[in-house]
Amino acid sequence: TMLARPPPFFPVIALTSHRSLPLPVAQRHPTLDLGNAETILRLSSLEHHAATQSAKLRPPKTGATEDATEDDPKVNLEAKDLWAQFHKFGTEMVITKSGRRMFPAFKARCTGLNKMAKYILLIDIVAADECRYKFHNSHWMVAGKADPEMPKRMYIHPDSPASGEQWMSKVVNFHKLKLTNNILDKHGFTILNSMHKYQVRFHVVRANDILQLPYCTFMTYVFSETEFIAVTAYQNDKITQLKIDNNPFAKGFRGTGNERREKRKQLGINTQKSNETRMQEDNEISCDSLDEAQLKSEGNSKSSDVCESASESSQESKDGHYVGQDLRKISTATEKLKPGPNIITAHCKTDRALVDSFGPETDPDNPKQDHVNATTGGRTRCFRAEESNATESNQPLTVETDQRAHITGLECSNFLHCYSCPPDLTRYIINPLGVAHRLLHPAAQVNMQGRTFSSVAAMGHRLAAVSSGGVCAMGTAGILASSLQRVSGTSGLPVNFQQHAMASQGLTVSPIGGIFPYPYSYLAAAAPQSTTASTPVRPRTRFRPYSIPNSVPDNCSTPLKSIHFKTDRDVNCYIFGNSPIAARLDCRSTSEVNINSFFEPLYFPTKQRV
Amino acid sequence: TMLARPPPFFPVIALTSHRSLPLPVAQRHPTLDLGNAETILRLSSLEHHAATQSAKLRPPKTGATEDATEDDPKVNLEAKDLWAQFHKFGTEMVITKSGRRMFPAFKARCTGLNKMAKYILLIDIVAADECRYKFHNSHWMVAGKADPEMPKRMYIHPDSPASGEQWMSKVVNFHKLKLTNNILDKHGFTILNSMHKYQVRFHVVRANDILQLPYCTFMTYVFSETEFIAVTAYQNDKITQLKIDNNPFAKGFRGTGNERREKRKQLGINTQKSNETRMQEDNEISCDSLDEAQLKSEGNSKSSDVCESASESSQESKDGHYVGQDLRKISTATEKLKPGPNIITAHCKTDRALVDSFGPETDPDNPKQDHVNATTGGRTRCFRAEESNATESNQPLTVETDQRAHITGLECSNFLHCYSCPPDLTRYIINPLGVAHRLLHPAAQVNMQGRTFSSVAAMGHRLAAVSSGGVCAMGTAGILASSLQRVSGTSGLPVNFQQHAMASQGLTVSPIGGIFPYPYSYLAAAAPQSTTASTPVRPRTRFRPYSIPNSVPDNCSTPLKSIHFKTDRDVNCYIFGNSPIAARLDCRSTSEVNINSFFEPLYFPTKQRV
DNA sequence: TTCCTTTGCACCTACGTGATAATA
DNA sequence: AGTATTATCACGTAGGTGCAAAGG
Repeated sequence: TMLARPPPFFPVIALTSHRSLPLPVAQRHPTLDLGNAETILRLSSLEHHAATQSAKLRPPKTGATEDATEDDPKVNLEAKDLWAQFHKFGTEMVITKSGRRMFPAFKARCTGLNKMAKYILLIDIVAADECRYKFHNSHWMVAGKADPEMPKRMYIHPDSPASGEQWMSKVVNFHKLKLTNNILDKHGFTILNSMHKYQVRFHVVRANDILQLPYCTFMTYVFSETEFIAVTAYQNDKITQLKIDNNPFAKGFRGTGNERREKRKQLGINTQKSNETRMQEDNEISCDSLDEAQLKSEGNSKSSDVCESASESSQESKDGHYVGQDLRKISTATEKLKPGPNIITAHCKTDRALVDSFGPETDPDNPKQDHVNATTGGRTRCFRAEESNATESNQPLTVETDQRAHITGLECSNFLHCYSCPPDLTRYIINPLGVAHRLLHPAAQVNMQGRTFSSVAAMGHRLAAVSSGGVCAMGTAGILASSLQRVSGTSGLPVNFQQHAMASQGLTVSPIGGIFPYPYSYLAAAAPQSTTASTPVRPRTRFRPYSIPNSVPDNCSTPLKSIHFKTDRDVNCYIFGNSPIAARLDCRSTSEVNINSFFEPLYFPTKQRV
Repeated sequence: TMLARPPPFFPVIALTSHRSLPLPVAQRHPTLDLGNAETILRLSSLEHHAATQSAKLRPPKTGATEDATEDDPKVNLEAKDLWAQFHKFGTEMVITKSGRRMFPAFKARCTGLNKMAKYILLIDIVAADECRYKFHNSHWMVAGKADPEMPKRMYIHPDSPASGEQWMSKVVNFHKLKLTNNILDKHGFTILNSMHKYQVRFHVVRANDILQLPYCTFMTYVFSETEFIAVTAYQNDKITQLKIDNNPFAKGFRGTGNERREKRKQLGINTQKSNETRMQEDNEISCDSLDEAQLKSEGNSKSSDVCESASESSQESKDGHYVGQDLRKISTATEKLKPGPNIITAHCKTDRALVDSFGPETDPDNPKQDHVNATTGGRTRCFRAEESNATESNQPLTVETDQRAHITGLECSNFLHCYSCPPDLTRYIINPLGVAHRLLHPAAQVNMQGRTFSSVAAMGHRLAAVSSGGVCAMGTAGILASSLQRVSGTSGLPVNFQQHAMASQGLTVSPIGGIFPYPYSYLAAAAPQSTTASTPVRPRTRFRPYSIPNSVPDNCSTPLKSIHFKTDRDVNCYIFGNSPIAARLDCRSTSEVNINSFFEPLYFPTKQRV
């Protein structure tokens, strides 16, 4: 049933066309305005013209069987075992006001692309569930309903667009993506809520130009290992140590042995944990040295890290790692939320089982092994969730570890050296059902590092994000236009995005998918939103089991939510291709038109009115 | 006479078409091959298709007078006074094997672009004359004929392509360009000959895609201040001090007062110079502090640095700065070379006059002032050269200093912060004659930092660089094809440019303009070239007044030159637009088809057979 | 010798880390 | 008392400087 189509949450009102080519933009929302109407109209025409013309630029498909015409993208998560080690204890990513990188960084290896065709590769980070978490007694537990969502930003790989040949020639590294909790961020960093769980997603879009992005098919890949909880300070000591041991920038905190850990212990880090850590000290030495040797060598050698980590993880079972049962048990205040399958529920009674769930003893030379896992890491996770109560120590068929992920390891942080990794991994993703979906989140933003996002900005102020490359297309142009106008209208900020446009990572997808730099829609909404919260300055989402937008379908008083609501109805929803992978974009703040994806792993029951 | 057209050195054989749109690429050189012929042909079709289609993508010009349709690019050199300070003493740029940045970095401010149109901005560095230099008795002097040229590389600004609006919103900074003397460089750095004089050029190309580059009109801007001599170690102490005082990365060498200078003097740096420096010591303190205060503040305040530097430069007149007379006098072995007007000849008897020549006491608020200078810095320099013997202390009409260049100064080295500079400078370039030329050098290479060159690479293995956007178009497709084949054929290197393609700065324009990564044509030629030189390993161009390729028109025995010769005949030569600015690309190693530009400042008498 | 190039170095900038203390 | 956020810090990586000594 998890594989079945979800309830029809898609805005049927938006389905007006099945054309494979988009309608003229100006025709679809003729009154789009972010300033000068005529300018916008001309731009829209240009956009459409560019998009249609760009479509023609695709190389003609020859009947020959040359690999040049291959176009069956497969993606393999790089450093998957490293990710798994973090995930085992519940990955935490620090978010700061000034922006913090993810570690591990998301890296992917692509195959099956059309060598000649151009692709845009991007990632985004979406909420993994509807919960707020807290770290209590060395365990993560649900602590209420999720806070209102931040404006979603997509991070376009700075090399985009590039040919399939280019992408396949190296590991695609997204290490420059930065996370922040600053809702006023102007750098284009990805804005997340602290103490919330997120999932990284990877998208492959065949497009010659960012211009085409809204018209193109998204192929979305999700790896459950890249799930994490955003924190402002590390909670789980194990995560801290993994970061220290593996992140080159944290080398300064690596003690040669126990010194540093001693130091941490002397300070009595977390409640009753010190007992456990104390009684493991001799083990931890090997754990450290093992971690260091094993993970540092990830970049250039194959190590049997899975088995080793299995042998050393016996002491970690109660040491603050993800336990789904705990989450469900302890979340007394939010039982109705049903975090469900999207929470890590591998119920590792034995650590061996837990480690196994990430793929022990797989044949590292069999490129087919990774397919299912890579295909739908989420799907895998879903299976895990369902089976967690039944066969806890079972080894899911869908999970395995890529033992060759260490080909490009941590040493590859400098992109200048990244091309040294040969694309010898042909593992890829199987798309079992053959349907893919794309939802453009109402407040989604497209981010691109300074490297190439200028080509994004070059297309003009906005990008009409409408119509379909497949089944669905949007309609009700009038509503769209008005909602956009509302966004730009409420913005008290000057629309002089030139100043920001060349900055680090930042273009924005407007509520209807238009692209303009930086979250003006959100910025406009941010201050009024605080009227709902207590402080008028900035809504610091404190740990307070969620009281603001509980049930009310349309009482979303914050302009942010209001805007979201307005556009949720009209968000362009694409059903394209023949893949069951649906890009899930969280619309949790929209009570009525809850556009959940039906990408199984990320799918969870529709939010219930609490 | 300097303004008159130069002799018809252009390869008339190449002029076969006056079409404004290029011929189909496959039609023009149907046998282009760097591997699979069919692949190339398909690519070529695609290229042509893309180029023609891209042309359609240009926004329709409306009759309205909105600035959105403006398309009259004007360029202003940023930090011009800083450049002038260096130039006054003869700018030196260190080149190393591992690559060295230019300091000052080339920065430009653009106006008059079409906001909506996309532009590619790039710079290249071309030989300023045909001489080899030496630093003797604290003076630069000609020391023979120039060594064979290195493969030319163009450095495309990593933000390319971007909209005019984007470009105009900030100072375009090329600080990441790196210079090297390593002819085997694989990073895409610009390869220069040590002890040779070079000139930075800035090109504005309206193009939606790098694909279009070969078909597009180049608008070239030259600023005489950016002329420099490449060195492996600094020769002129004054330059060293200027670098130390102004380059943040050299802060470690800034003494608080005289300490460091004392140190340098104690070591007895250069011959009879110590006398002068000793007798200027108290002045130099103010010079230092003045330089530091004045140049460091360049990024955020307006200072009357020109006047100040004038008052402090009186002691420098004999201290190793550029004196054209010296050059002509001392260059005994190469009198026939006639370095002529392209050598800095401002004969500053009084430093006041010299400084004035870079624009003293101009109205910083008059945006029109900079026009002539910016237009043709070279032209300006040409004037200076002609007048140098007559009215040495005259203030040329064409020279002035942009006193607002300090709006973005050295603090702006991080591009993340560069958008803070408002585009308030509307100074621009006047193009007095109205003709522009573009020559694709046979060994020219297009370089692009890792940031976006992937979009270059994405277009495939090669880019047909043929045909015209204006007057001239190339012909003799058969010859072209054969010459290219020869290039790729002689290359013993595997054509696996995927590995390099995503690296730092590097795509190559093949001898006929095809783009492929890294100078395989040159690499192929490098080893055989050494057969002419004495060492079989690497042709270290030693200081030895030039004996290798003197007169012989076709005895260019080195494969490098051979290849150059082959392709010089067939190089696509564009005469486009209506500007007298010709892109001069040095073809000094080609004795017969000497394709000199007739951009006056850079134009110098045809090489005479010595 | 003289001139030029190369190499390793100390010293910077720039910025990515977790620790820490202060604060809420 | 427990939890969460923030600014500052020391300590790393990464890389851009000129210097000085060595080499050709």
